[in-house]
Amino acid sequence: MARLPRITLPGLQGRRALPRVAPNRAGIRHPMKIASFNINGVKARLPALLDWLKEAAPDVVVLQEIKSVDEAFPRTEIEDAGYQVETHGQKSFNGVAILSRLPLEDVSRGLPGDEGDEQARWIEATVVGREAIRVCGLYLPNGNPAPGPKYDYKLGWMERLRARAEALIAGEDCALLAGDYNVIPQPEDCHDPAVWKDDALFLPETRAAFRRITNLGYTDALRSVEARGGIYTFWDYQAGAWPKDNGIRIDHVLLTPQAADRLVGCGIDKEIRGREKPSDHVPIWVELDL
DNA sequence: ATGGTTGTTTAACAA
Repeated sequence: MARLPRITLPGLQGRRALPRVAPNRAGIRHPMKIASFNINGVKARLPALLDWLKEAAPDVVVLQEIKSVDEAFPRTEIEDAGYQVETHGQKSFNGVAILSRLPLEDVSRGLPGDEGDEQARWIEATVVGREAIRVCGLYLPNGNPAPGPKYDYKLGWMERLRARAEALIAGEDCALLAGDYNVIPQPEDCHDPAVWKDDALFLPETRAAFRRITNLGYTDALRSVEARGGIYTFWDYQAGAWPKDNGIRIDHVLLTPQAADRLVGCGIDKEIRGREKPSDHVPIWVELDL
């Protein structure tokens, strides 16, 4: 089995002493590893997904762009790998899922705030480890072209996300919001900011909406361990973006204060972007002392 | 400036 190199993040060098310990009597390992991965089509990516699950061994995964209805999701193969599967799919586009080795409770599908929203972009569940955490998986709208109706939908969706995020803060919940945000938070989160100037992923209004969420009290996990930027989670298939390292950081894990207090590790599995038939995104993960 | 790619689905659309 290939080994995934662990990217060294300077901000965590002093905090990596916590060992990965053997399972306790309840069979629960710690720290708990939670990952997010936009797989860009679960059927096309199933072998790559199963390989990565074995190598990275996350306890919980939120997936985006499964591009599958629930009935066509390769549930059995993933259950055989040891994961409970909860999906929220639709035909052809979008679609999210949660995979978990630990029990899931109170699964909820769809972002509140618009009963007429047909797009499958939100799923949340409580993961019961030594301590529980509310895990929210999201696929935020791309929004291009901007301006236009797609951009209006993106901004409306972000306001609904802000409202849900605010409720988790108000409840003092141990929770995280993980997924493909389609937001480049800062210029240092892309290879060439000038290229993205008028793009829905980087427009000032997009970044302001993202800040309204983080400023509620969330920790951007990867930013918190590597503030300098230059770490990306997406490289376009086109124009040799990967070999040129022309990437952007748009997959994020945001932690409530109660979750951020438990953060002991964070990184991306960059190496898999160079494999056969890769997704255009790579996984991002956190380790929490839960 | 344009085109370059991939997945779903089979002509475009979304990204």
